[in-house]
Amino acid sequence: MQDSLRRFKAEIFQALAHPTRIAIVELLRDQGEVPVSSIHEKLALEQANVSQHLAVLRGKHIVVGRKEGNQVFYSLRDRILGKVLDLMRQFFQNHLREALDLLNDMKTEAAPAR
Amino acid sequence: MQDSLRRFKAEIFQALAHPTRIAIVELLRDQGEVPVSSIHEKLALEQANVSQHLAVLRGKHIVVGRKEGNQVFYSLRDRILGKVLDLMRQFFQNHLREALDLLNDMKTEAAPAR
DNA sequence: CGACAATATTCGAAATATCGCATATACTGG
DNA sequence: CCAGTATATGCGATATTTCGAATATTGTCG
Repeated sequence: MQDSLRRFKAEIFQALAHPTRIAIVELLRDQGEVPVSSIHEKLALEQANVSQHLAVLRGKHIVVGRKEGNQVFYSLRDRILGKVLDLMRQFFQNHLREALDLLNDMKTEAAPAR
Repeated sequence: MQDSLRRFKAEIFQALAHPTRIAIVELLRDQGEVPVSSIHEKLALEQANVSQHLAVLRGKHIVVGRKEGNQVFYSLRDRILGKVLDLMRQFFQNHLREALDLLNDMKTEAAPAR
C-alpha cells in the first residue's frame, strides 16, 4: 500500500538516475520546449541513444513529446522536477567536500582551482 | 565539466532508486536516529538486506551511522533529501491519474480492466 | 510514388544491481 | 576466554540497464 507509492517514487528516481537523462531534463528545464535534434546536437549524443533515453523519461511521464510536422518537441511535464534538481544542487553544495571525494573516486577529469 | 556534477546527481538518484531504500530514508526522516534493528523490524526485511541497502546509502553519504555499544544508529545526513521526497509526493499527486496507471502496469496481477 | 530527413524501436553483448545464504567482525556480559 | 547479540561483508545466481548498430516508422517534398 505505502509500498506501491514507494515503488512509484523509486521508478521516478530510477528514470533520473543517469547523467544523460539528467542533462536532458536540465536542458528542458532551461529551454522549455526543444526538438530532439537540438538535444542530439547540444549534448553530442548518438541519435538512437537520445531516443532511448527519451523513451525512458516518457515512460515515466517525466517528459511529453509534441509532434509537429517532421519533428518532435519535448518538454518537462512538471516544473516540480526542476525543483528537485535544484535541491540536488543544494545538496551537492552542502556536502561539497565529500561530493568532491566521490567525484574523485568515480574518476576525475579536470578543473583544478576554484 | 558539468558532466561530473551530473554524474554525481545521477549517483544520488540511483541510490534512492529502490523502494526499500526509500522506505529507509523516509523512516529516518520521520524518526530521526534509528538503530539498524528497528529498520530491520519495522520494514520486515532480512537483516543482511538492510545492511546492504544501508551500505549503498552510506556510500553516497546519504546517511551516517553512529556506533553506540552494540548497535549502530543511522540518521539522514541532510534534511534536504526529506524535502526531495516531499516534492516527489507532490509530483505524485499532480499526476495521480497517470501514476495510478503506472502502478497498475507494474502490478500486472489482475483487474480485467474496462 | 520515391528519396530524404527526423525520430523510434529492436537486438545482442557487456556492465551493473539485487537477493539470500553463509560467514565475518565487533561488542557485551559472565 | 566463551557465548550471544548486532551489524557487515563476500559470493553466486538472476534480473535489469545501457549502448551501438541495424532497421523501422512517419512526415515532407518534388
